[in-house]
Amino acid sequence: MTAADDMTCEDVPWGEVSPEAARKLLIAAVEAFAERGYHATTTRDIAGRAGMSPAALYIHYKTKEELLHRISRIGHDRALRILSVAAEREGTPGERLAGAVSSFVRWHAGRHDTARVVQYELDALSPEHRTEIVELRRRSDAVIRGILRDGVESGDFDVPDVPGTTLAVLSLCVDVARWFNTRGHRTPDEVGELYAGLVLRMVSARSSSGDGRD
Amino acid sequence: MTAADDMTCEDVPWGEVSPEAARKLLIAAVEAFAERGYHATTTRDIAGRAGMSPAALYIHYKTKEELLHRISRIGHDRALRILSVAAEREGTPGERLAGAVSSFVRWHAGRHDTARVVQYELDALSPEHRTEIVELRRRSDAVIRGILRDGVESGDFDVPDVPGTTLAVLSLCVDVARWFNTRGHRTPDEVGELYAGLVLRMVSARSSSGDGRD
DNA sequence: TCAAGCGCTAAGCGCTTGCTCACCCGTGAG
DNA sequence: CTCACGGGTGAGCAAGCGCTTAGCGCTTGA
Repeated sequence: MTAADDMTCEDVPWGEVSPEAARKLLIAAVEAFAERGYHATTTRDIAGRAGMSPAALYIHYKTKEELLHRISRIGHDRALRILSVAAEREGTPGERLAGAVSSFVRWHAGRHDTARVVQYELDALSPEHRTEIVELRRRSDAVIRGILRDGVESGDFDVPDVPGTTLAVLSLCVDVARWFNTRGHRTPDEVGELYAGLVLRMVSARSSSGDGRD
Repeated sequence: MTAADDMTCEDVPWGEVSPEAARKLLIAAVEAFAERGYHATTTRDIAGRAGMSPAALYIHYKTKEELLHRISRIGHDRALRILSVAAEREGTPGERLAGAVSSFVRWHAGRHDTARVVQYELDALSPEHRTEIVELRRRSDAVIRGILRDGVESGDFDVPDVPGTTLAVLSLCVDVARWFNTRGHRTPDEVGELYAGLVLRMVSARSSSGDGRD
């Protein structure tokens, strides 16, 4: 095992995908899926983008769907980890929520091609793979819901409908992957900051007095 | 012209599509596109759902893409009208924004199959059709942005980044079409009310004092 | 009564799709 | 040098795709 083999994760975008040809194919697939969608993408297109023949794909992946599954799995793991790390930091619920939202959004904007595939091509997965991925989503949901609950308990937040608001917050963040960079002159950091501010206002208790009934 | 011919629009969901067979096919297409996506749907599937042979589709529509365009056009017109009507009602900016968001969301939830096709299958359209539809979206954007501007001017709202917040509000509303009814026990009205409340909190100025510079 | 015309179908065309298979070539151990 | 072997290619298969066409039966106006 060389030093290069060891430095595979976290640093390089798709470092966890180990034969270089397999990684090139996967990156090409992310590009193509993000651009055209899973069903509109052909295996020839993917192989072509990777500079290989159509048959090369099947040396490293059993089917086209397996490629999508690998992308989806790795992407969801990454998104969930980003959310969890931010949520587990020390601080007030407000600080934790702002951190979670800004970093989650930053990822969805900065890696919007990956995020688009991960978030919007779920239905193209086989039933077994789909349920596996849905479980990861449920955990993302639990992270946000946890912060909201903490904030309500501490009195920092005023959230009448915690599950519904959780859904809205996640939906808001995820949808960044759809529109980002189609228009924009904004950086991922700017969008992250903007969204963190908006979400905080959505849930924060009015600072002055306020007994909750009006 | 009979009375039945006259009562074609607004009341019945797809009343503006006039030969009954064409309407049946279009409704079948909405179902199929919403369920599987445009590219994963076959013309045989659409015709089958409508109880007709595959060839019947081509009597009423020149191509499969024309079907998508018709759905997209009618759907966007409807969504834009709902937004505009709500925005032009009398009232404070807050009331107008709440009305616009709640009715827009109610439509996206209640007709989530149509909305999903309309909002998420844009890329499957031909370039010309796509630009036509994008123009309609720009108008939706202008409606929301207008209300926000009014609210900022009147002092009801405190929105540092009006274009960014407009984008966020629309994104939030539109994404309802993606998740609604996959889980939920919520009614469209409930989601509309919830979202109107969340959006109002996102943009409202803190009531006590505040001279606007900080 | 009957021919015209319209809505619809059965059959199928040409093409593309996901995927396979026989073979090739550079590398490294014996 | 030889030869096995893993990563790669060119050609192509079966199936399914969007779409077309010849023709059928029902309605309709003269």
